Amino acid sequence: MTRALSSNWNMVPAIRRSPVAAAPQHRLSAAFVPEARRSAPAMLFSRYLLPVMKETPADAQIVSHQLMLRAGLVRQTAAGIYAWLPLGLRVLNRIADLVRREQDRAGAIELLMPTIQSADLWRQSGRYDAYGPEMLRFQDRGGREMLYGPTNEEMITSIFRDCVRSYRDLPRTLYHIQWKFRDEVRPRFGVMRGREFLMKDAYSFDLDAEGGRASYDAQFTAYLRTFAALGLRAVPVRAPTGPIGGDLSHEFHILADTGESEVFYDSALDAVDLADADAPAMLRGLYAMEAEEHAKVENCPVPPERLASRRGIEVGHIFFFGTKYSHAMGLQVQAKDGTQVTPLMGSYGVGVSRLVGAIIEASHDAGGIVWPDSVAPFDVGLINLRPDDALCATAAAEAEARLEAAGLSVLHDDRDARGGEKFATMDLIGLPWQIIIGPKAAAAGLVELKRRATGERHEVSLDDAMARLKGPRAA
RNA sequence: CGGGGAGUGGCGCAGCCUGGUAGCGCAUCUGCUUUGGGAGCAGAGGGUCGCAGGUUCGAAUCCUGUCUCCCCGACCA
Repeated sequence: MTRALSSNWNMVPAIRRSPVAAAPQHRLSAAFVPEARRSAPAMLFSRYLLPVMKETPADAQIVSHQLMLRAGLVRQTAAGIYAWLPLGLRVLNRIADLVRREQDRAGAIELLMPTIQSADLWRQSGRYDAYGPEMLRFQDRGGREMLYGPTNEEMITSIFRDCVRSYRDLPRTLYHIQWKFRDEVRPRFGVMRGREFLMKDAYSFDLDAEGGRASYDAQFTAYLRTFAALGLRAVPVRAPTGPIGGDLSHEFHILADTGESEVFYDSALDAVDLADADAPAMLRGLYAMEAEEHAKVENCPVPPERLASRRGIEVGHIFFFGTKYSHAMGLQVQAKDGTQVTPLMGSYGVGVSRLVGAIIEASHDAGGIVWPDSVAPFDVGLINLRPDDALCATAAAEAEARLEAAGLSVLHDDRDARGGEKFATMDLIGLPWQIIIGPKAAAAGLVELKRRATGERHEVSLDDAMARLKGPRAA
């Protein structure tokens, strides 16, 4: 498959580097394996598909959408539907890999359910009629009613029902990372509110409420870890709960002025380090509510001067809904005492594709995107200012080899373009580090190392540059 | 779903009111000169003006219909 692709792309027979070998760290393995990234050859800009734009497309309103288009991450193909171009896909995959890693660590088990579902399944839960026009419905050639899944509660319940008979098979939490479709009335904000979106959704099955609570807490903690690993601060706020009540529904919000929803919280929360292992316990006593839920509160326990109100981008939502689907769909397992019990369920979503936009909202500057190290499409952008200069070419080749050997992913701008254009492009696409090879520094045996986030740049030896680059990745 | 706006080379736009056979900037290609923050000169390629009807000698322009996209509001990961 990859081979066929490469022959399509490269009409030139003798290429310096096969794009096959240069294939990114695509997930052939289910687990997050940093080693898989080791010694991947640098991607040459001149052989990549990276259509950057100087001008901002008129349709894009918010900055993340504008930057995603300008940096060549996505192309819109219909309202709320996007094609992921190579650079964007790398980011999407890295986010998915991080989400996967934390799900696995939390004990969840990955599977993959289809995008297309049958209406019959949804009739079992009664949601086929309840869901409304957001659900994309159609018929196959046999006239059977089908739909493009907006979520998978019915399907996972059906699968679990068919696979599991005994209490011994519980508890389990299953997840997949799959495309969903919701026919939003009004898609907007690029991938942050598209109709088609990539989502991690997990589903827990427990024998009793206590177990359900434990499964919920495990996901809660996994979410804190996931967002921290992504370089994001996403605060959990209570969301409207289902029939069970209590506080078993949280939304995770990245606080940003462009957020679509409003959240209210005790400003003491601003001081909580969400990456800390004790964060879940610290959060337990702190008031934080999604707007609708906050409105229901009659006596807000937070003194007015400490009540903060911010806009938030919802990037995760978890909730516990008990037997809603298991009961409706006849999922039962035999208990230790021989009786049939109906498992309690929860579901846990992360908007993977939405996160790409959300991260950019939270991390950009006048020059363009500023990727967190953990999700950057490439670790390092290598700029050779004089590809035709022998000394520079040698220096660039050496830098490239060293970076590859160190397991760093590299985009090498080998284009025959002027410095200014290369700088602007590299800043726009936001790779965390830049190594710049110029004639003067090269003559002195030095390279220039630039940190995108701060703009800091230093002329250093290649050894020193490598030492600095390895530092943050080891963390 | 209500209200508004827009469809003209890849991107951003002008032309439309007052019909006469399509233009500007960026991008692309060629050559020369350049080369550390989106270069200069010279030349070149690329557009059924969203689509379908209609009016007219003649339609990007006027009329009708239709599709698509965007914005504001109500709703959602």
